[in-house]
Amino acid sequence: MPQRQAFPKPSHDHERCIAKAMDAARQACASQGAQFTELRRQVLEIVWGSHAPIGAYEILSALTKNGRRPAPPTVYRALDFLLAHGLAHRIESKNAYVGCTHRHEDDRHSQFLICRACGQAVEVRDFALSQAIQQLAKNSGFAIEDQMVELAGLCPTCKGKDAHAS
Amino acid sequence: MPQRQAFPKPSHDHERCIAKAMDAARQACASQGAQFTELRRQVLEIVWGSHAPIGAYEILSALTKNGRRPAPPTVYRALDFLLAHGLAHRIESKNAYVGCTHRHEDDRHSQFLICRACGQAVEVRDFALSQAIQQLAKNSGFAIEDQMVELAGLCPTCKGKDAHAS
DNA sequence: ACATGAATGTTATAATATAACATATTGGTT
DNA sequence: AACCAATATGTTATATTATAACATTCATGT
Repeated sequence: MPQRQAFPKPSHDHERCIAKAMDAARQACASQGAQFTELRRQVLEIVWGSHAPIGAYEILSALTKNGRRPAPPTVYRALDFLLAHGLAHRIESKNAYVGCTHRHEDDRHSQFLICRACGQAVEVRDFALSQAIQQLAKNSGFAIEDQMVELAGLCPTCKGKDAHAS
Repeated sequence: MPQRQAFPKPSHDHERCIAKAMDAARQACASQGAQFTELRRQVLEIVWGSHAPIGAYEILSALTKNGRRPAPPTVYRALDFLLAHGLAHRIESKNAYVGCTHRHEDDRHSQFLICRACGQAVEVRDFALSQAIQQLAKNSGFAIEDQMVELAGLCPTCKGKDAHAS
C-alpha cells in the first residue's frame, strides 16, 4: 500500500508551508543558540520558495530582487549554516539546495526522490532503506559518517502525464 | 558475517587490475560495436590508475604527461563515453570518476563506499539495499530511472588507524 | 563604552563543465 | 581507389559552481 503522500499536491498552500518552516527554523536556532539572522532567513525563504532544488547563484539573483546584491561567499556561508543546522539539504546530483522537511534529531540522513520532469525533490526517510545501508556498512567493516541517496525518475503526477504524451 | 573484501588489500597487484580492466573494456566495446579508441583507452587507464576518484582536470594533467594536451571537452567527452558504456562511474559528491569494477548487464546501479581518509571509493552491489530502494519507489509511486548512493566514512583500514591516532 | 567573537562585505580567483564550430578519422559504398 | 556519411577529436571561448583571503560591521556580555 502506498505510504503517505510523498509528493505534495499542487493544490496545497505553499505560502503557509514556508511560513511554518520559517517558524520552525527560528525555534530550532533559538534552542541551539544559533543566530537565525535576516540574511539566513531570507536565503532559507528563497530555498523554500522554489518548488525544485535551487542553485546558489539563483539564490543570489533572488536576493538581488530584495535590493541586496551580495557576493557568492555570502550565499554560500548562509547555505553552510543552514546545512550545518539541518534546515536545508544539498542535492549533490544537481549542485542545488532544498529546504529540510523533516525533524532531524538523532540522525540527519534522508533520501531524495527527484523528478526529472517537474524538478521537484522530495525528502523521505525510509526505515528499511536505512537499515539496509547500516547492514551493508557493517558487512563491509565500513564506518558511515555521511550518506547521500538520490533517486531520479518520474514522480506520480509526471508519470501519469508522460503516459498520455508521446 | 563480513561479505567478501570490499576494499582491496594494499598488497594487490594493481597493474594487473588495470590490464584486466582494459581487456574487459576492449571486449565490452567490441561486443557493443563501440569504438574503444586510444584516447578513451588512455582516459580509462588513468582513471583506473588512481586509487581514489579522479577529477576531469586531473585526468587532463595526466594526459599531458603522455605528450598530449587536450582541452577540457576532449576529456569530458571521453568520460561521457565511458559512463555511457558502463566502464566508469561518476562520484557526484566529489565531482570525480572511478573505473567500474562490476559487470553491468541488466541494471547499471551500484553503491559506493567512500573513505574520507584514504580517498578510496569502492563500488558495491547490495541486493537488500537495491530491494529497499525499489520498495521505497513503489510505495511512493515513483518511477526510478537513475540512482545515486554514496556512503562516506572510514574504510576498515583507516578506521583502524584512526583508533590508534588522537 | 569597550572588548570579543560572530557575521557579513569585498575582491579576486579556483575548480568544474559545456556551447559552438572546425578538422580529422573511420567504415561502408560505389 | 574515390567518395560519402557518421563518428570522433581538436579548438576557442565562456558558463557555472565554489572558495581563499582579508576588511568591516554587528551582537553580546562586562
